[in-house]
Amino acid sequence: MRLYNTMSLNVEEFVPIEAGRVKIYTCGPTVYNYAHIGNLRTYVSEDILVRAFRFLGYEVSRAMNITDVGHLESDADEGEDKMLKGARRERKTVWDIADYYTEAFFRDMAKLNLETPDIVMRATDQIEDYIEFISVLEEKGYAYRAGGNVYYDVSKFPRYTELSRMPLENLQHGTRGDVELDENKRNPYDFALWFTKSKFDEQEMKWDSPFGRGYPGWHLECSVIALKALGERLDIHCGGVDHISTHHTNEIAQTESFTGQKWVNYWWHAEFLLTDDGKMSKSKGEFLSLSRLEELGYDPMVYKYFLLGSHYRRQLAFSDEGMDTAKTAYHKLKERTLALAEPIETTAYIDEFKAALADDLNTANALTLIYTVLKDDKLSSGEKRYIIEQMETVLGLDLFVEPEIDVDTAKIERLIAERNQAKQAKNWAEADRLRDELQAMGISLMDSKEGTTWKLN
RNA sequence: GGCGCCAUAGCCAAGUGGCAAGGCAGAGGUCUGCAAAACCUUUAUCCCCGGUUCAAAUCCGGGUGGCGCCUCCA
Repeated sequence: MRLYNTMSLNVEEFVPIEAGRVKIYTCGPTVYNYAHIGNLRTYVSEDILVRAFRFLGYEVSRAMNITDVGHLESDADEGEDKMLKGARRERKTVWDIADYYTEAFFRDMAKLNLETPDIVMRATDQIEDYIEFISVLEEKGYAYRAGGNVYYDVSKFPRYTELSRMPLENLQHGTRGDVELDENKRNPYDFALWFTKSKFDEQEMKWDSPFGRGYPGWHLECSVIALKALGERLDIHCGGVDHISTHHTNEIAQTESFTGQKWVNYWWHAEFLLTDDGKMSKSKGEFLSLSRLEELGYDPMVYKYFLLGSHYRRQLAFSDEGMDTAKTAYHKLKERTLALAEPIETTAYIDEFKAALADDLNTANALTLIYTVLKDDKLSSGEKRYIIEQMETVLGLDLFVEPEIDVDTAKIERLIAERNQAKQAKNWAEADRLRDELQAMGISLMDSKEGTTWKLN
């Protein structure tokens, strides 16, 4: 397996810490709203990553957090806690909101055929561990208290900018200018480990701690959960590209300060899904959820097919045209795969498929391979089915799942019989009328020498 | 300002030195009562300018254009 490593900016040969095993940590969702399809793109890619490793013979352990504790809306004083904002919007408690959207998230995962990670932990269930973690950092001199909060002292960690490649001066003098400086910080780029002095007293989730009653800084959860779930060293840490410069940079600093050793071997980042006016963002308010996509007539699998046609490390523009193309292509492909005979074992194309996966998850080529298999006349129909079923264990596109038929089959058969009689009598007008009637029911007819078959549009 | 990514046909996209994959759409054809479906055929001076090389979409230099991150975000 060759994978791109953000730490080196190169595609590297993957070497596991322990032979035959891969430990993967993936940053999970913040559950104050539905996941949007851009969020979901990352989870699709991560699922392919895990399944590809398994297909290549590795044993995989994947852990993920659920961020059910509020993240700050912004650093500015008018900032509001996201969970609280969600709760206010829906007149529920922050806890209800978190539960509701956690369930919604896993429903979306299931719709896209994404496996639930082996270990899933909620941020709010780890409070004791955060306290312990912060205490250790304090003892080691990496953390300091100021103004009621506990901060991580970035100056104590020389390799702080290794992943982001961002000179510290630059973090300090960003051009945005609308970020207010926290006067308590020794350095502007220090980050909070624990807040007691909330800028928003309405923050509902608070816990007692040696540092005072408050709540954890949000970088903490991933470090702590990863350590608890997978131990002190990780093979791969995944997330969206937006996490490189701050979240993952901070995670590295605090985690390696805590353990005293190198934490992650490969940093894996998924690129964004873009819309006409830039990236899709929850905080902008309007965004496309998977359910909305379904309302627009796109099966979640169509969206997945659309995604797999591209590479996870490439920005992808979402468009109606792109989705319509994917929809047609997906349904045509599925008709072909469903028509294949019972599987007959063969080893053909498996190496090619593995090679595509091992090439930094080249899903576009993996997908193309399906078409190559379908077109190969040296293979029997059953062999084709066998090969594509193997591929499906990684791609998970439901290519062999019969669509649910919710129509009056008897009526369809009767109308077809009537039409065939009309055809025999060369009563073309009546035959066409019956065909139109079926078309209006969403049924397309296909005539052949063997007779007439039908399918749903 | 700093960091990173990208530019291949109407659209999506593979290809990292040796005649430019694939999908969708389009065109022509076979089949058909007519259609549909299926099948066959067909569609590219690889953003620009230099350089390296027998050979460059592919490597190097310089442009141009687009995007993301640097603030919670996948």
